[in-house]
Amino acid sequence: MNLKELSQNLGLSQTTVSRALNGYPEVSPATRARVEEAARAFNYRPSNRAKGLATGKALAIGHVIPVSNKHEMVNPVFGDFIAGAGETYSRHGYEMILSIVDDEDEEQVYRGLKSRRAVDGVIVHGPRMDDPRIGLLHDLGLPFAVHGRASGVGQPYTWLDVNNRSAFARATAFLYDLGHRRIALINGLEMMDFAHRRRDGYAHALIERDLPLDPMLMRSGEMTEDFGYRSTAAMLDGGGPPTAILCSSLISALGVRRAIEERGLRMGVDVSVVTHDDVLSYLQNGGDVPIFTATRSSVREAGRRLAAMLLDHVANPLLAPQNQLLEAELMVGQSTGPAPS
Amino acid sequence: MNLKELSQNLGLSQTTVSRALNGYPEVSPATRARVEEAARAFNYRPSNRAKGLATGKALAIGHVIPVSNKHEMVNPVFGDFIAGAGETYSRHGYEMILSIVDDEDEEQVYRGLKSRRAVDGVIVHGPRMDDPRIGLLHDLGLPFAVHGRASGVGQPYTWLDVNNRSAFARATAFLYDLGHRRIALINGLEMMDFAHRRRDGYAHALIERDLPLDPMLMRSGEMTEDFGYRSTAAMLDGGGPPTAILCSSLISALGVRRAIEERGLRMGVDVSVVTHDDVLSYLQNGGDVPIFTATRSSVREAGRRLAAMLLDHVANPLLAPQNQLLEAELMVGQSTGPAPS
DNA sequence: AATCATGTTCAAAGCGCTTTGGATGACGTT
DNA sequence: AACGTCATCCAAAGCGCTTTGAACATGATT
Repeated sequence: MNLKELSQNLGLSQTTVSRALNGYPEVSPATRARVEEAARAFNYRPSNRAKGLATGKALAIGHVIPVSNKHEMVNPVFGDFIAGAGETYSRHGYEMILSIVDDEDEEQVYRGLKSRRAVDGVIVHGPRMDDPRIGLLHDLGLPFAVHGRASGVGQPYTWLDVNNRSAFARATAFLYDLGHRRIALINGLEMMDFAHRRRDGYAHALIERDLPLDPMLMRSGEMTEDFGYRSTAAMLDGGGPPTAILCSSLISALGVRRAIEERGLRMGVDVSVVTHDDVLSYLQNGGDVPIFTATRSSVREAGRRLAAMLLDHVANPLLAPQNQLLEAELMVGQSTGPAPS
Repeated sequence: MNLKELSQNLGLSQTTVSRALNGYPEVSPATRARVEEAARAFNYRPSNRAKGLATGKALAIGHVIPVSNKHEMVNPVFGDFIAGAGETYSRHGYEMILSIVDDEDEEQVYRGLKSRRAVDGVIVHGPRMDDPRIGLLHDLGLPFAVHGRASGVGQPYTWLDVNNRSAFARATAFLYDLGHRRIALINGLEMMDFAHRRRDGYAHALIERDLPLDPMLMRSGEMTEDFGYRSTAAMLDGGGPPTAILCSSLISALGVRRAIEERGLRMGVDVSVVTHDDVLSYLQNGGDVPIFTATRSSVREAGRRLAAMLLDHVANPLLAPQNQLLEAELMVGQSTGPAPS
């Protein structure tokens, strides 16, 4: 069923039917009701494609997911973020189109999306330090919104980020207040902006308290379970082991706990652990009392919000760039306690 | 830059330029070269939208992700599967469009995709027993391919699945051969088809060996870390604890290990564990010697293949339904050993 | 009675592409 | 010289929508 058939069925012109359906005022209430009724009856849905051609809008938002051909890592956060964003899109009648892209082709993909007019805007995932994509999208004139920020990029742009710096500074202070003096950081890849900021918050909190930065206590890598395990094992087995560990991901924290318990130590007693928790749906941090003390911020909620911000921009291109900085909650769980004496 | 502008630039008709670019024979080699050169120079890309309108093809595949409004769970496997499928799509010039959908609206979404002609086909995720979606898509005449199977659906359809039954039967036999007689199953939700089949393989292997099915040793739930932990803890603390555990997901297996080690037992010595491993990129099963003995099958590879199968069908609608049954590898790691005497 | 505003509807153009059904020459055949 | 045959190329229609500009009643105003 298309517009033409529908309008013939109704004995009306396509113009009128189109207007009736799209809420234009110059249609009598009676006609509008009749049209809407018929549309429902015939299960008519306008073709997005044709609509897009006619209006110049794509009614779609692009998500470009870079997948490095080296480590083939798909960010575990991705599924939940997408789910959040998707909720917003379907509420607004937008489609989400996903491009999985080899790192190196990323620029070509953005150019392609633009020149094919495939999307009205894009979400930028996983910004790195000085991320070149932001400049590129700016130049292309393709509306975009960034999940995170890119330190080193001068021009303003729309982003939503967790206050990673403050979260990790607070977590560090929290551990300090419990008496911990050797606090380790198990961080993500520090070329990633979020990891950089977390380290920054951690380092500042230490310095503010006249504690030294011990390179032996700072690790950075891809946040797998195994990485958490190895890092912790190495630090606990080495000289001057930490009494507390700050960890960048719940998955790695599972490895951290494993290394701790494997050594006959108790988490929350012998070694305290604070982790960041993205509130992934398949990785809940315990029940009533969380297992891990955590800086907590839902990535799904982030998806919902950032998508809404981008849609705002698409609807109103003149809007100045918007920013949202979410404060992570510091949730106290069972993994922290006073420093052993 | 659009077709019209490009052809004016070249002093050719749109027809000729279009044909040159799409590899039709009735264009002289010289002209074709000239056109291709210009297209490259101007960075011309045809609008997918317009192309779709003209040809009736959407050049897009839909993935409808049901997100239950109750538990809000996003399948952790999803990211990797999508990544695999995406690789296939971009190689073939297709777009992937994602709909995140509340369980109950799913039918409406499929109808919408069809009547708006938004996609040429869809991938069905997470089939359940007697899944109604298969009948629906059949009736709609929308090409589709299923990741997994749906027991109880009579008509043939295109699917790709891991041989879950055989994998879990083999794993059970493997444990039996190591001397284990009390083998537990920590399974996914058994309304999901894959979980049903795994249980089936497990049960058959036990029965074949004259072992009883002990309901106390069979758990089913959403495969979180916590679920693995609780289930294992309960079984180990109860009467007649298992000496071996078969687990449906690597994430839950982490919880299984935690419960084991928390009790001062050693995995692979006191309690053996075999888990299914989807080879998720952020959850590697150890290094040289895998941590867990596992039935292993890459969900990313599954994505790549199933996408290709669907594209085949879209290209050739007369094709009979295709099926692929992948055998999981049984990888021996450090989590299994002879039953304690 | 002529004019005007108002409310409602429509025909047709246009969005960027593909494709049908010719045109146009160049060339060899009869 | 007239005729097919090819190899190339093109004008125009059509895909399903939106939107412009105009037409047509209707009733109120002069």
